[in-house]
Amino acid sequence: MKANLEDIAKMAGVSKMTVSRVLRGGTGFSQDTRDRVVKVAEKLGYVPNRLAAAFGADQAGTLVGMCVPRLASGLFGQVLDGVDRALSRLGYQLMIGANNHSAAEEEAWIRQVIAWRPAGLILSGRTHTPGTVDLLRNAAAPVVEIWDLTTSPIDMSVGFSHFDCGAEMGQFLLRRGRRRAGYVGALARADVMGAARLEGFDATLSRAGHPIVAREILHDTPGFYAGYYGLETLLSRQPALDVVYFHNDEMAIGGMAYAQSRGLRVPEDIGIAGWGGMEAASILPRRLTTTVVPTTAIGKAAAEALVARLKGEPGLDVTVVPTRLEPGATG
Amino acid sequence: MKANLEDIAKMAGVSKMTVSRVLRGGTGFSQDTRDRVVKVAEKLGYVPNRLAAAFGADQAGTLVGMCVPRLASGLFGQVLDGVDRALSRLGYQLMIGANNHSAAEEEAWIRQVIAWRPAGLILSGRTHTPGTVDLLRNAAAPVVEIWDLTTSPIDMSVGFSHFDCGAEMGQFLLRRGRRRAGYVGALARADVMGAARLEGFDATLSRAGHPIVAREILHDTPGFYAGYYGLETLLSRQPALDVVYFHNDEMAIGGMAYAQSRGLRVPEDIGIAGWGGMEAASILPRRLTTTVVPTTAIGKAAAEALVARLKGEPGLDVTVVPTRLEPGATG
DNA sequence: ATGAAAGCGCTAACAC
DNA sequence: GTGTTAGCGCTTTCAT
Repeated sequence: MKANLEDIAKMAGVSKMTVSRVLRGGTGFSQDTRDRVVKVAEKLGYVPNRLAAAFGADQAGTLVGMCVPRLASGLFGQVLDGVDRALSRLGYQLMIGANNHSAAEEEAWIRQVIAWRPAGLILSGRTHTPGTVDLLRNAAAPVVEIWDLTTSPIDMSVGFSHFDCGAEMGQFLLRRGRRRAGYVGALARADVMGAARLEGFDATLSRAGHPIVAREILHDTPGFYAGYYGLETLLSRQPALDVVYFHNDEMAIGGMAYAQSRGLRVPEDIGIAGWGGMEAASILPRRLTTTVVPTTAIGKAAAEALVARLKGEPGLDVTVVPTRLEPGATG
Repeated sequence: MKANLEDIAKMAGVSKMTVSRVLRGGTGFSQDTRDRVVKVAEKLGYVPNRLAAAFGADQAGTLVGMCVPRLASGLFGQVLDGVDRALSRLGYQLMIGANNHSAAEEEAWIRQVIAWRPAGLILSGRTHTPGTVDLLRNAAAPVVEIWDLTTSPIDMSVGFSHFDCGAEMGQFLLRRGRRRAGYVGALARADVMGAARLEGFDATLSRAGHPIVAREILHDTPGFYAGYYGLETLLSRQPALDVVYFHNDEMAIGGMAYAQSRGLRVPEDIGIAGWGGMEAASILPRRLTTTVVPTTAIGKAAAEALVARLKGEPGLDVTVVPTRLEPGATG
């Protein structure tokens, strides 16, 4: 990988500048020059140096940083997919990181990534350290906060309200006649979004006079096992529940497995509700009662908001991407 | 508006070089100088410019590129997680891309990413275009091919044999008395790894005198729905099957859902086997018969192999990460 | 339509 | 322990 603009220039009998213009598809050269330059570049196996380009040009490059809570999360994998498809189509590069649900880790990641002078940043959630906010303000790069909607974003926001998700599920379960609800969560203290759903859920139930009877918030990662054991623990403390709302679908499915292992009928003996809308939930013998989140659409919208801003096009600061309550057959 | 080394140097009354040495944690400065420089850097809110650093220093930087088939894939999400944890701990940055199971798209992505002069690359699979191989050879950056083991890697390889996975499952099902096997695949023509599992599976069964009776390879993405409808189609063509091997666990679970909807008992009337080892498969009322792939470990091993090479440490060119057949209760 | 010169912020190599 | 000099490969600006 030796050839640079100068090598091509010499061999094509033009100046570096002309080569640069041709290769970037600009204007200001004859068709003949263009053909010659392109041919030489090809022959030399020229690989442009984006490091030098992004460094030399003092305008925004094509690097976009994105930070998610966990890379192994199914839902965020879909968001990433949506972001990547939209961004790569437009010639941007994606730099990723995970914050493990920690605002401090997020700040550390951002500190690393802004040193690469990204054109923009996509962050998950609206909870950030003061240091992060400072860093971002100084970097002056467009920022999109996704997933957890905020009406006063650092810059832009794409998402929905977790509180409302919980509230809507509460209302739905009340209509189905549930009166003694439990909750099984995960990532105690680390995850603010699940906590927001729980708040919305409990607020709605409380207003109706049937507040949550028992809750069990594990420290574990939300997964099938956690749901299984979470429900076991919850029921051992408070057996008289007629419905349980879970942190997410994986945990809900784990919970169903536990209920079945105990001989409890779902939804007759106990209702089960999840959150997230994972595909598996819709293929169960009984379709899971849950909230479907349009993950890919959120990723796509975030990428598009970012690019619009980069191109100076008008764009919304706050984009609400509605979730949908899936009634299912388990609630 | 943005402070650079020179600004710090002036304010601290030293030269750029001293500042550089201090900030990179080198040696060759007094404690007093160090303190002064660090304080000034902090006051100025200095953000290093990695673009300039990586560009100016003509040695490998800390950028690592990784390309996966699909970002929304559960298994690859786990691999990514393993890679990211290992890499970020060592101060590397991850640039990602998806190739949608296309070697051509992979080449396009590599062409973009090597322009950023990455320190190394992690690719999925061993099928690449000639253009890719050329590009990689010229770039002279370490490359780890993961997931699908190859004995003659471009550079390094971390993974396992898909053929062997299929062969092992074939043997297992034969031992369980299965004699009329079917196969349901996905991503026809695009996915070579599923095809390798099928080959190994069929080769083993054939050698035992019981070759695959029917196969249905969909063009769809491998998911729950695809498994459901895939089995429906397969059985409509050939109802007399005593076991079906699926492209992956998601499809297998979808297939189980279909079998149950048809009143078929699993495993009495029909056996079901998957591949991949997704967590959901182990929480089903009957644990799924499958092959468990150590995804996170593969990611970790790939990252470590890459870093070892970058540091000039000795490392293996080919790392075999064994899979494990989980007998389960459905096969 | 094309070229010359300056310089982006940093690091390597060497001088003191 | 510290400073000086010389680029890295590209884009920008201005001239022709």
